[in-house]
Amino acid sequence: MKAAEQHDSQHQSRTKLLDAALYVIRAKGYSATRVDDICAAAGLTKGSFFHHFKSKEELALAAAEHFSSMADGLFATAPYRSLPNAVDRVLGYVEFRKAILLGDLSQFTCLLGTMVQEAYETYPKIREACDRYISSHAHMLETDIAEAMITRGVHAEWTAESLAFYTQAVLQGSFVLAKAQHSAQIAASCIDHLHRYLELLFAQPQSATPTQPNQESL
Amino acid sequence: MKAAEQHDSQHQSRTKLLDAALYVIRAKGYSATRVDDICAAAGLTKGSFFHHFKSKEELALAAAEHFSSMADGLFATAPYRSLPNAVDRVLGYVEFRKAILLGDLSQFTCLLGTMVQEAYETYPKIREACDRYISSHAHMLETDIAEAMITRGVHAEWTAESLAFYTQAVLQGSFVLAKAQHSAQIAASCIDHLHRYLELLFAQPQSATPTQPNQESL
DNA sequence: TACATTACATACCAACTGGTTGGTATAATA
DNA sequence: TATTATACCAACCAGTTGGTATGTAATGTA
Repeated sequence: MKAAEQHDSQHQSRTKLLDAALYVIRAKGYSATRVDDICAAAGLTKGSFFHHFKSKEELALAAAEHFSSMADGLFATAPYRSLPNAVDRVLGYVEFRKAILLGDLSQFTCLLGTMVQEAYETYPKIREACDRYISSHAHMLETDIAEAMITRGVHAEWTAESLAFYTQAVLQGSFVLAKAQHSAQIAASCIDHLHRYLELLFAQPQSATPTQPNQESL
Repeated sequence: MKAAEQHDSQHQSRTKLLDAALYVIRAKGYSATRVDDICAAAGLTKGSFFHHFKSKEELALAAAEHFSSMADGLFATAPYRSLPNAVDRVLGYVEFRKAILLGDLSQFTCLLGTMVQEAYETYPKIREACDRYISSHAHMLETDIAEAMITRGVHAEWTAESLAFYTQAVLQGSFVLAKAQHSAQIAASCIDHLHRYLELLFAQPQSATPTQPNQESL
């Protein structure tokens, strides 16, 4: 019992620090976040912090992974995942993203997008981690998009990959605007536009090939 | 001559500091940017810095305004502005945004989006400034969008305002992804998708009313 | 019981940071 | 020419920051 408690608390402390990091970094950004801020939010001291993490940067990498795996779990078990039609899963993903715009801004915004804005030039490892996890999330979507394209017989100049990344861009950008306006409402509105775009691209009736854009580069 | 030189140098030093701030903050973020970094980039000392700006935060506000007025100038004189058709101006704006994805990431990304991500919780004045300038830029677009809607007889659930903000979200998000991937290519690809969406919304032929989304909130 | 390891806490430090001070050079003004 | 204001600099300072050194209680292990 006591052994189990101790074993748990080992993980608990590390997880507490990661959860605290997740919250504080999303609220204040990476650079402005002090190690002591995270310790205070976790109810621990710096001794514990540096026992679990070699440095502040290593914490950032661990927090990125922590955030990513939490997100993976959330989307893997989301109801829309079990829809049989790939088009419905793609639209379901977007609707789900809209539905989870709840509570504080620092609770639903993306840690990866927040960190990479600050870190892309000065902390290469953080940039790489953010890139990897964002791409991995996009790839999950890409699979459904590719299947949806086949389902609806869409033959377009754009690729499933580029559309998957586009959805991520819309989400990241909607978070930026939400922060500027200090409200989630604008993010919901942006997600509605994204939803409309996807409906237009995967429209069932007439020819599934939409109008052509003038330049394509990815 | 000497008087003019001195008068110029007054403004020159302040502008040098603002230009330096623009570059350094976009590369390292606001918090990670040190006053000395900006001074070094401007070739001046801290004495000069604090002569022109009361504090680091006041510089951020001035830099936001500087960035915004530079952008205003750029877009006001852009060739697409003189197109007679509002639809063409809306599409022209997006094409222009794609065309200026040149050089270093810290040269074409948005200072406002970068700063607001870090500052939205901790520096209310910076958040407000970023919000104001982003909204003002969006409003410029909104005018053309509203006219384009009339031109094409579009009667939709979405408003010109929401679409204008959506374009900004796409741009902001494409910068986030570009930073993650350390390349402007993904941003260009995202802008292509945005272009396609606008073409679909303002399609000339059949009914101009697109399919309806399930929820609208702005 | 004896020893080793893990999980923290407390106290501390060297480096850095935003901002201040006192001073100089130049130029406008009277 | 004397006076005042502006633009700028070099040196400094007090507070903060990431990180370390040291101690200790709990647990695992033999």
